[in-house]
Amino acid sequence: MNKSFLDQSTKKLRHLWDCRLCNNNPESDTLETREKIMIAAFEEIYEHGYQAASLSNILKNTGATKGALYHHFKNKKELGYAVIDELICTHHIDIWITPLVDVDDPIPVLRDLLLNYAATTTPEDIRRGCPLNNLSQEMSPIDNDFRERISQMYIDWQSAMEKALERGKLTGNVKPKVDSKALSLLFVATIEGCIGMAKTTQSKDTLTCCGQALLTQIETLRPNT
Amino acid sequence: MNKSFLDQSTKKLRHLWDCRLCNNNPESDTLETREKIMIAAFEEIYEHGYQAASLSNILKNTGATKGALYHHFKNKKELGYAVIDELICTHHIDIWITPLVDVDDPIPVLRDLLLNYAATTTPEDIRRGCPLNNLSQEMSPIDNDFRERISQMYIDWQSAMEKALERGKLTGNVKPKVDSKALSLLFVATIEGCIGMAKTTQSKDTLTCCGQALLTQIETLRPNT
DNA sequence: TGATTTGCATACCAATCGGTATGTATGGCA
DNA sequence: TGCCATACATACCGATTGGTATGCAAATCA
Repeated sequence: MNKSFLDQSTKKLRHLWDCRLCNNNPESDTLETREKIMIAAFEEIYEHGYQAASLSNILKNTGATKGALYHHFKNKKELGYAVIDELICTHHIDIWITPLVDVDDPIPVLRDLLLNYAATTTPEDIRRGCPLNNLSQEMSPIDNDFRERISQMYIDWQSAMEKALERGKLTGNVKPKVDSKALSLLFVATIEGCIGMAKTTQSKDTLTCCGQALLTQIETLRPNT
Repeated sequence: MNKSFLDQSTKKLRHLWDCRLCNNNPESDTLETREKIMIAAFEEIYEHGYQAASLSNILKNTGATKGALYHHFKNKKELGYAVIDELICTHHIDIWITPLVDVDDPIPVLRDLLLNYAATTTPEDIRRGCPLNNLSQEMSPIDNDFRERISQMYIDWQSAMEKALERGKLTGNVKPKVDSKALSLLFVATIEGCIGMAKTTQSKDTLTCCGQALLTQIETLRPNT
């Protein structure tokens, strides 16, 4: 079990759960089972990928039964969608996108994002990589429904970074001549690439080494350099 | 069918095949079936990943039978190893590593590598990404035998790039203060990240945009900047 | 209070999975 | 010519896959 990430997921779910409770949502009492299945599904998918994820394993790990699963989800694909939309994407937004919103000096924020990710990443996170990128790399070529969902997430991410760089230019915190669009796209690609390399080598040193090199690149966007 | 990549694979195999023929290798006449299965296996794995790759599909696409498959390969894993070692890695070395060997001015070579990759990459290549990285991301967390094979390939790649940068420093073609090790690691990660982003968005524009941004970064390694 | 919907649980299904056991045609070698 | 290994082909195997049909207690609604 991946401690740090799952804990954050659980926290997220509990937050949703509390919200629905106080909103007197009539489905509140059924959420526990549904969310339990979703978390187990996330774990199974995170570990083995979507295609190799076994519904039987998911049910075994929850104690729920097939009846419960197919009561809450139409089929395996809808379960996958729920995991992406309600767990992976919400978490990814919290970690990578929200901190960039309304930022006028993006360079230290990007720096903090990378350092914070490196600091909070456990060996289990290193081993299993980025849940979003994992699913994207596995499913994009073979299922356009999955791909469009995930692709939109990357568009939002890159867009948030691009806008932050543009605001940085306006406020004089970023060199005026940088190509915000191309660079933000490159940074998103590079971040996922670094996480992927760390996963390949199963080494946090790889992550920190890549991260430091990337930080150096980011520093060159400052106007005084 | 991925034209460009398969054609290159076939070419590679035909080369091996010719070599073994003129070497009077006694197994020559059995290679055709074995290699046919391997190519079909590569296609199936490239499309669906290793775990979801179906031996029945592979056999269906070759016209071979299960008896032939298990005559040439002990099991599915050994077939996967053969695909990695004899097809994916050899191709990856040809494309990405060999051009870096004995290079004293690495920046234009890196530039040519990226431009050539972008130029020769078909939409099918974009859709399916990098075969090596696909397998690495899928298998590294769950199978150490796969991971070690693939990881070694990345070590060789990064090492070749690092040495080229070091030679570039000695010959005055690269800034003396660059961290060759960290930067080469970052470049490898970034290249795979860019290919992955292009796969996610299924857009060659993504690849060229990322590639151009990366080229700009690489240019900053020149001493006169 | 009776009727209906919700939230599961159990049992079962065909299809597919990787793998094996056996049969056999063929070709090189003694 | 006889023998034996090579190179497959065919048939079969148990396990597992995602998915369905039915049953039923509890909650909700009329």
